[in-house]
Amino acid sequence: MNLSIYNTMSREIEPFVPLNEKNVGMYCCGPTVYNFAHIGNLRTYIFEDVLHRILTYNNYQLTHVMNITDVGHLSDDGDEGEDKMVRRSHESGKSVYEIADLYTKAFFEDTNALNIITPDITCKATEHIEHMINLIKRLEEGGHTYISGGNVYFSIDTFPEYGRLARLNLDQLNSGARIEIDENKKNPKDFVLWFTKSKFDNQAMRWPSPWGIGYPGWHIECSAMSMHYLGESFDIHCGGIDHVSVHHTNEIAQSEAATNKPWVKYWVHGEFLINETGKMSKSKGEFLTIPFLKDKGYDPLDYRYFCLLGHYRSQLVFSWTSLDAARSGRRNLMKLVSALSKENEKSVAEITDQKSLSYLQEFEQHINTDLHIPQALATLWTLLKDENVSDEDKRALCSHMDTIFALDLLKEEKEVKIPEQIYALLEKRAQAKIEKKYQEADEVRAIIEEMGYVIKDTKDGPIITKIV
RNA sequence: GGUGCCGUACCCAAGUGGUAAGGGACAGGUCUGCAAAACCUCUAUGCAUCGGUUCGAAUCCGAUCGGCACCUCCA
Repeated sequence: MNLSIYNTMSREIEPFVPLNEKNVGMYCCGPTVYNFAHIGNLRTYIFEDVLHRILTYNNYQLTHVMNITDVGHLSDDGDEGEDKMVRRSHESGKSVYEIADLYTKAFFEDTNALNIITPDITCKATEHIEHMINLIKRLEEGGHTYISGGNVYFSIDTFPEYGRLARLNLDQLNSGARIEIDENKKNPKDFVLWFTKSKFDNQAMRWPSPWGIGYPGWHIECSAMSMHYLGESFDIHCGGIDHVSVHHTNEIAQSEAATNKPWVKYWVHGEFLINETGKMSKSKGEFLTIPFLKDKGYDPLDYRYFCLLGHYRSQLVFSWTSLDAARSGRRNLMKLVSALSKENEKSVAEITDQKSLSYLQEFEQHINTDLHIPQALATLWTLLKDENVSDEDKRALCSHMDTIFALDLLKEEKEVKIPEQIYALLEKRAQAKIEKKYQEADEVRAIIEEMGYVIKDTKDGPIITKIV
């Protein structure tokens, strides 16, 4: 089975052919840790996790690298605007390093809760300043830079390929329409490699460099770190769709101008989670987080399931109604799986039944064709409802498919301890029912429900469960 | 102003030339003192609108309307 994936560079679904046989390098743009990640941010990491799992599924030896941007970003490319990390630091009274640690930790708590596999290498920008400086030196030697107003700029006119990924039409771009043009730039699309001047006198993060004490521009960190860990050419670079036209475009310019060779083979971008008013954004202030969802009674995996229901290249519309639908759907899925007989454990390799094998093939075809996870999930549902497939085959297939979905399909539900008090009330209701005092029985049931438990009457007597 | 994506049932959402996946919700049924739960069954002659190509169109082409994103830090 061959893997194919959509490449933003060609705008086509291409067969996946790695640069080096079985060893695959993948770099994913990570979080800027100046605030909590919202569920829109996390959608992208879920998609990257699925890609990670599919590559591993196909027996590739994957090296997955993700950066942690713990250097502050200015709110624009000029030497204007506010540094987000610094602002956060002022607001909270913590140091910028404390801020970064706090939100880095929170980020990984979120991704762990979502069953996202931690990348093989996670690297902090602040620990790779030297690599960035070396890369800027190479660019300088190649004549791709100039110094203006104290900052080092990349000159896009020295890189004829500039804008190919985003198919930018440089003549028609309306630079400066929304922000003021940096007067130091020769070309409005030039960008900063190294800042030496800052309007923040108390800028905590500063490093010495050949151009003076300062800090790196935003784009250089990804180029420097990805090449440090994956080499000067590697297979896959992922990120959110918003990065296509600026961040990734600039990364390509820097990297290829420095090395004079092709940098990344496959560009893979995840679309946004949106709501009625458009995209969720940190700068708008109000946004949803995983801890918030948990407080509202959702399992983080409800959100993961919700994301898997849509294709990664389509915008996904968030609403509480659709999250509820995902939660119900996931619970029903878990019920179907847990109802399967647990006798005769077997692995997929031991499956011989043609019908079962056809489900396996269908599943593989879906996941290997540009991550068609929604169809793969439909295959799972159809399989579970198919009366012609044995329970042991179903369990084996579920376990196998869950290496991609990561929904903890076979995880047993935790036993919830029911307080003695509730059992006493249950007894009271049973007695009332025997005496046909139904009004009293209903009243007791209402009390039990108020205490957070729900009664299900079955042929074998009442079952009590905790309301989630 | 430039660029890209999208519009499928009550909701979410697959499907890119061969006659509309899947989930949720709703409704009906079985069960029940009632309810909940469980189980079973059902739900788009039609895919924004109009026109065209074709034996055949949700799928291709054109126009119109509507939505979203990017060209600012953003996943």
